Amino acid sequence: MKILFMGTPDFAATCLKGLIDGGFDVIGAVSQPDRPKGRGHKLQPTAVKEVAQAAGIPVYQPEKLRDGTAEALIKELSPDLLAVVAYGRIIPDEILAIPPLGAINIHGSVLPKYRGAAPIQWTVLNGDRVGGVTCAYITTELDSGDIIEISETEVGEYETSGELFDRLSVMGAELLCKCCADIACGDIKRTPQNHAEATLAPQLSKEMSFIDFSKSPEDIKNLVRGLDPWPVAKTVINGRNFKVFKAVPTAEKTVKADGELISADKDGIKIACGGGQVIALTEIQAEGGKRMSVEVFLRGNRL
RNA sequence: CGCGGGGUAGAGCAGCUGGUAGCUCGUCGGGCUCAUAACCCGGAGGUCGUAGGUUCAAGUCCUUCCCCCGCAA
Repeated sequence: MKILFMGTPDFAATCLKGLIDGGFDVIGAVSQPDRPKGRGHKLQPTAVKEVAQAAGIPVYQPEKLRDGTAEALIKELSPDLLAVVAYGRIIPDEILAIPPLGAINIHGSVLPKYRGAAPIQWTVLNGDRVGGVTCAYITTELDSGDIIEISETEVGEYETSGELFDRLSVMGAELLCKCCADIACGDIKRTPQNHAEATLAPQLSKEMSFIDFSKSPEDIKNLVRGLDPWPVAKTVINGRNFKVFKAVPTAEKTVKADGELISADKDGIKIACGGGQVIALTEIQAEGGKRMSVEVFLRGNRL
């Protein structure tokens, strides 16, 4: 069974690596074109491209999917199955129709929950106790195809989006291998989604990164871990900008106004929030500085 | 050549216009105390990222390279 892989970032790269290590016949990897990234705006290869090249698998990086050339290319490759993981673009029907065994996708949530670009982050932002990955068929409508199989996992109380990403990408790779194997055997399962229960997980933006101290300590805690590693929760304390990497709710009460600084010591920077409650920021990063615990930060800085 | 900040004791920071290297925490010793992560006294610990240059004299000025970080993507 010839598999054509389509994907771009780390999450996809881990899945691709799983397929390769699993001994599947991956005939090629389609990835987004290299883009200038990082300091200095240097052109960076995509994570999928790196994994594919290391394995000696041909890489294709079409600028567009709808001008016919990509379609012609994929027909030429004649894959039996298309495996798509976080490619970053909607794939047109003409291409989805090419592989006889269909096109499948690995998604970072328990569908139909969190359809869209940032399922893992929203799992954390909403404080869900359970997350997971879903393998489903691809249809024209985003993340709404029939489900093949789901793999769930418990989410840690202080687990960040980045940490969950790492775990789910491994689970995704395993699930993808299992589903590919099943499909190869003709053991095909399809369970339609309950579209009434669908929710959306739109891409995160920097606008949401400023901490709203009128929210509850629990909400702030989840915002902080959900936005890590990007775009990272931010706040201003005494005129200085800080990124916040960990916020711990406390049982303390205060009469100070939301957002007001209460104290700053080894226990953290305590700030009034959620109408009389107190949140302790315990891991931060000042402008130009490295990320560190508040205890360490206070050795050389005052607030 | 996208813009910008920074590399100084184990850690986090200060050191303005060049002339004996400081602070907070930690650490070691001593003291106070029923006791302490508290307080007091004292000590150890730094080739000031690297390589060169200017100067009577450079952490402090100029140049090379390495590394870290913020913005923007």
